[in-house]
This record gives sequence, C-alpha cells and structure tokens, in this order.
Amino acid sequence: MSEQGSRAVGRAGAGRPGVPNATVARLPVYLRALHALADVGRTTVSSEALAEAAGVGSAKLRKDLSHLGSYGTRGVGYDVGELVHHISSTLGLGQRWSVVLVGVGNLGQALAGYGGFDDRGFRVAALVDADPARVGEVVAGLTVLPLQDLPRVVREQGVSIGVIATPATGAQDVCDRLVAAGVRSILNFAPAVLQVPPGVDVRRVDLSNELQILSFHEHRKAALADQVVSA
Amino acid sequence: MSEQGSRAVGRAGAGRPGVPNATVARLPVYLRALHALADVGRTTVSSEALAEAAGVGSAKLRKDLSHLGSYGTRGVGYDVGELVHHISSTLGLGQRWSVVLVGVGNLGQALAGYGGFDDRGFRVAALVDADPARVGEVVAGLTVLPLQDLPRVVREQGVSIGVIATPATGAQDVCDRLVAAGVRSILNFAPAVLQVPPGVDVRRVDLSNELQILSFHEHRKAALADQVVSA
DNA sequence: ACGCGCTTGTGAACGCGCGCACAAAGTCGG
DNA sequence: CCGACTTTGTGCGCGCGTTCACAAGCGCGT
Repeated sequence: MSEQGSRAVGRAGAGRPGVPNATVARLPVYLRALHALADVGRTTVSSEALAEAAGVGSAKLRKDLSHLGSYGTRGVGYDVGELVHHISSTLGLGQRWSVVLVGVGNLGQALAGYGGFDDRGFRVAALVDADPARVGEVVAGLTVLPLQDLPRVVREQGVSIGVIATPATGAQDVCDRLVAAGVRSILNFAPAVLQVPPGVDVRRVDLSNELQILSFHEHRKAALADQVVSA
Repeated sequence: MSEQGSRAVGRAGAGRPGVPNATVARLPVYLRALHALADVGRTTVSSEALAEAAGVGSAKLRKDLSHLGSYGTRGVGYDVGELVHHISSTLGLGQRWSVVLVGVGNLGQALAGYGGFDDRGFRVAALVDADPARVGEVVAGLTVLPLQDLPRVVREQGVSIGVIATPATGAQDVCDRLVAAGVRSILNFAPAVLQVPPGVDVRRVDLSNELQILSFHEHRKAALADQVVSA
C-alpha cells in the first residue's frame, strides 16, 4: 500500500462508510471460511462459530462485518450465502480480474500452475519473462512473452494486477514497466522494496522475511526456556 | 503468532527491554537493505538513507533500531557491519535453523529449489510428503520422506521450523504432526487457518488473500475514478 | 399475545504504534 | 580549543484497532 494509512472512505451520497484497512485484510479469511461452511451445507452461522473458524475473536468479527452493513439476524446469526455475497462484493470479486505474471523461474512456474488463482475471480492472462531464452516456452498452457509486450498485453487483456516473481535484481525495472503499462496493483514476491508513484499499491510477500520473524520468536522461546531451566 | 499481541519482553537481569512486534517484522527488511549496502562497499549509513532503501520513514527506523540498543553515532550514522551483526543477533540468525518442508507439490518444489532458504541462516533439512507415490522421489537433492518419519527427522536433524506447502485438506493434520514432533514455529502456505496449542507460532502466507486485498483496492480506485469522471 | 433466551451491533476504554519536533551528542574545520 | 553543522535518540500527542460489556432486536415456545 502506498503509505495511505487512512481508511478506504467512500464519498457521501452512495454512502459506504469506509472499511478499515485491518478489516479488509481479514475479509478474505472470512470468505474462505464461509465457502467451507457452504460446502458442508450450512446456511447460517453465528459470529462465535465463524470467528472460531477464522481464528479471530468473535467481537472483532462482528465489528468487521458491521463495517459493511448489518447483514446478521439477532438471535440467529448470519446467512452464509448472503454474507458470501456481500463480502465478495466489497472485495470487488464480482468481476474477474486479469493478472499478468512476470518471471517464470522456480516460483513463477509454481504460481502459474497454482489453482489459487482461478479459485475465485482471478485469471492469469499472460506470462512474461525478461530472459530471451525462456520466451516462447509454454508454461501452464500459456506461451511466455517478452518484456516488451507488457504494454500491449495489459491493454488488450485488460490486466489490472501484476505479479512479480523475478529475482531481486530487475524487480524494480519490471515494476516500473508494469506501472508504465498502466498496472496500479502489484503483488511482489521478489525480495526487494519497490518504489512506486502514489496511487499504486504494492503488497510484498517475502519468504525469507517470514522465516526470520519466526526465527526471532523461536530464538526468544529458546532463551526463555533456558532461563526457566537455570532458575 | 498465537494471538499474543504483547511485545516480546525479556526478563530483568539480562535487561533486554523487549522489542515491539511491529519492529521485529521490519528488521528483516532493514537487514536486507544493509546487506545490499555492504555489497556495494558502504561502511556507514544514515537513518535517512537506510529508511529510503527500506521504504519507511526515518523516524520510525531510528525508533526501531533504538529498541535493540544505541548503535549509531550522532553526526555520522550507523556502522553497516555493526548493525548487521546486532540485527542478525536479535533475530536469532547467529545459528543455522533447520527447516522441514512438508508437501512437494507445485509450490513445495519451488520452495525447495528457492535460494531464499540458504540465503541467511536457514537449511532445508528434509522434504516430507503424505502421498506414498512421491516418497522416494529426489527433489532439489533431497529424498522425499513419508509423513511417518517426521518425529525422527525433527529429532535427528534438530529441526525447529516447519513449512507447510500442502493443499488445504490435510494441512491441519500435518500441523498437528509437526507440533507433536516438537516443532514450535510453522510457516503455513496452505489456504487454511491452523489451530495450534499455546506456545506455537504460525505465520500464514496466502496468495489468494493477497490478491483479494489488492482486488479491493483496485475496485475502490476504479469506483473513485468513475466518480471523478461523472462529476 | 407475551415473555424468555439467544445473538447481534456498538459505545467506551485501553493500548499499541506512528510521526513530529527537538534536545543531546558527536564530528569537522578553523 | 571552540563553534557550527550533522545526525541520532526520544518525549509527547494522536489516531487506529482491539476488547469488553451491554443494550437492542429477533425468534420461539407457550
């Protein structure tokens, strides 16, 4: 996110009161839990049960849902189908977003083959790679295109989201090209901090970072255990 | 993280004042930026410059670093090498952590082959998969082991971190087995919320979630643009 | 028709984290 | 040795997000 701490406030008139950022980050989790419930045949669910499935407190869940309107029934709970609809709508999943994936190395190929994309509302429109040797290769049913084709692909396929799965070197270059081509939302798997103009959102997913954070906690737990032992 | 909002406070005596969680999450980013600076030959760096490279404000950076002691020199900046040392130490990267990777599907194989593990302090000690057909396969130089071997592998290899790269189905089972085997830190790539006993940390990395969050912002930007046009 | 029990929705307090702005502290030139 | 400049370290106020606790609302049984 381009450093906009503010909540996503909608203008008056239409009247969406604005959904806090922290809430938005949890909506996908709720959505998945709801789909799972629907698959099992449940039609209603209480905040308590849904919160349990999503791994959050029930009060937090209720407040989150309250930000997108009152769709629960007191004494009963929430209608699963209705809630799925409203959350999907809030997240903008009514339409199918087209995604361009840049970098077909180890990780890129895994992402291309991952079912998680098609899952709900996302379509991999094209694969792109900077390495001329890879261009023309067919991965997951798509032909790998050269970097130069980005503007055309974005335009013709109506791409609005870019996924960067390149090495850290060149990630910024790819990012610049994506932005220049008109992409305003980027998911970055490269271990690099990307500089983007205002209005462009970047979300970073960094494997190494996550491991190091775990390392910290593990380290702390180990130190704590030693202390207890020596006490 | 098992729902412990509190900061990682160290007991008196030894005197570590406790590092805020938000800070810990940023330390790996600083560390990477510092390594990049070191590679270019820089020996000192100002908070302003480092903050720029890490994509944060300089005040925030200084406050973060202050939590692990005063290692800067006023009027000069921070010594790159020294800072790398102290951050690494705080994160517990002094030792090499052994990691077991469960699930050698699309994503699992990509992770196994990813250089990001060996990068700094992490070693993939073993690969495990529930599918008997995959057991015995050699991936990234390691032979895939059956799920039953988890306890032995964890014990013999001193594994302390588990990575789950299985489908959502079975992720909880794998998680339980990891915990039973003694693993207290888990990185979960499966699209599922894992239930763990207290004392076990779980970090979730969910591709689909990230895309949906981007979708929300893209959706909002589109709505905003329409509004401007119609105004 | 009416009250009882269940569940939602929210008002209010709290705590964390962020950013500003400045004082403390060190360097460098003269 | 001193003064000016640079950069760190931090005290303080603010705003977001989480949590508690409860009142409002709805269904169901009688």
